[in-house]
Amino acid sequence: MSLRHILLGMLNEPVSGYDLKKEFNQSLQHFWRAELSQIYPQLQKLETEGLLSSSTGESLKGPPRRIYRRTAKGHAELIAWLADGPKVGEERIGYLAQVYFLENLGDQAQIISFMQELRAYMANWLKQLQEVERCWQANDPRYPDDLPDKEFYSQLTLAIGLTKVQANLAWCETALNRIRARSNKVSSAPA
Amino acid sequence: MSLRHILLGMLNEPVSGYDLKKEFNQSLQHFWRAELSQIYPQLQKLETEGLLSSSTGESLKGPPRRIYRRTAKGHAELIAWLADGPKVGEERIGYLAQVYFLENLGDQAQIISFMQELRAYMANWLKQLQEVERCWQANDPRYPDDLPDKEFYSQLTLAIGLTKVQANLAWCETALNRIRARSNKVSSAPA
DNA sequence: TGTTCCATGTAATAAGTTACATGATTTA
DNA sequence: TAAATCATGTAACTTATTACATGGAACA
Repeated sequence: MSLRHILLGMLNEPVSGYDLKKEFNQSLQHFWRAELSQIYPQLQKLETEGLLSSSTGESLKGPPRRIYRRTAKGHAELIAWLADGPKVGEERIGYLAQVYFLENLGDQAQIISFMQELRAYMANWLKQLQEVERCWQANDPRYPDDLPDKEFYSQLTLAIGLTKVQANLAWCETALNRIRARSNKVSSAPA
Repeated sequence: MSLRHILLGMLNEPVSGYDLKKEFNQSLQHFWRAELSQIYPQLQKLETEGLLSSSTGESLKGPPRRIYRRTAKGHAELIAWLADGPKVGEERIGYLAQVYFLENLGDQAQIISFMQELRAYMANWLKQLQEVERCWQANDPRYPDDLPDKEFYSQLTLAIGLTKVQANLAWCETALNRIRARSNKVSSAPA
């Protein structure tokens, strides 16, 4: 019961499934992702339930677009989801599970390369988010606290995104140093 | 393809499904969770694939325990999972999706109460993690950098857990202030 | 002529949740 | 005697992933 509500939230103005996928890639990526093969059936289901309605729109190239809009019933369900309080305790962070079991890798070099790959990923992600912020700031003098409501709340998610990715990056750095320091200690101890 | 590998990782020494669930609740909670109704069938499946083997053990009360152990083949698959590099880009953070759409709640008081609930959750979670760290530190002089490998790598996940939850808590605080400052501005502007 | 983008979907499978079912022992 | 803990599981359902299928337009 989550993609369902996220789609309801995204349909503030009428758009197609394809557009929604693009918005996922641009803005929601750092806390949610969804494939088109999940989006399309979910939109259909929401329409049969009366939370969305759709119409056919023309497109410049390719097949006609199906444009969805949120109904009053759909808006009510969105509000109910938000009013029910924050959905917590559902986070899954695969790479932390891997770190937890990393000793099984045995080879120190492989462990370090795992953490380096993670660090590179975080560094790249941070760059992306910083670029998003830079553009936003450059193009809207109201950034961040005088933005209209809709943008203000998405800016809040960008702010925590930046902080967390930065924290992850620093942690990778520290972890690498700690791992290296340990291996030095072990090899020099029985001298 | 994830609970599968996490179970393989946890089966460093022979335990039952029930024990695994307890370890989830104690240590892995902040990056993964699993229900018994998912654990039991998954263990069975891993056994039919030859990655685990099982035997019947006695229990003090209740039905007999089924004790699983990792086979060589199981260990090989665990290593392959780790060697394949960090699994990134799969994170889902439901409450951030909600914040992104929070303006739909309309009422400022409800928005603030949402953020307060989130803040309370983070504060409690932080306390728990700090308590885990305090106990660990008090009971093992090797904490954190001289711990044996297995504990060292799980300590790394505790370290990032603490940092992230702290960051979340600070963000809730800042967000609440920013939201309140906005509402003051709006109501005093057309004076 | 091949690749990317536009735009829609279905089918098969995997992963995860919620509810149900059983039954003994211990603790309040 | 009621509730909690131990310990196993199945069934029904929901959610998400991967692979497949179609076909036109723009671009290199």
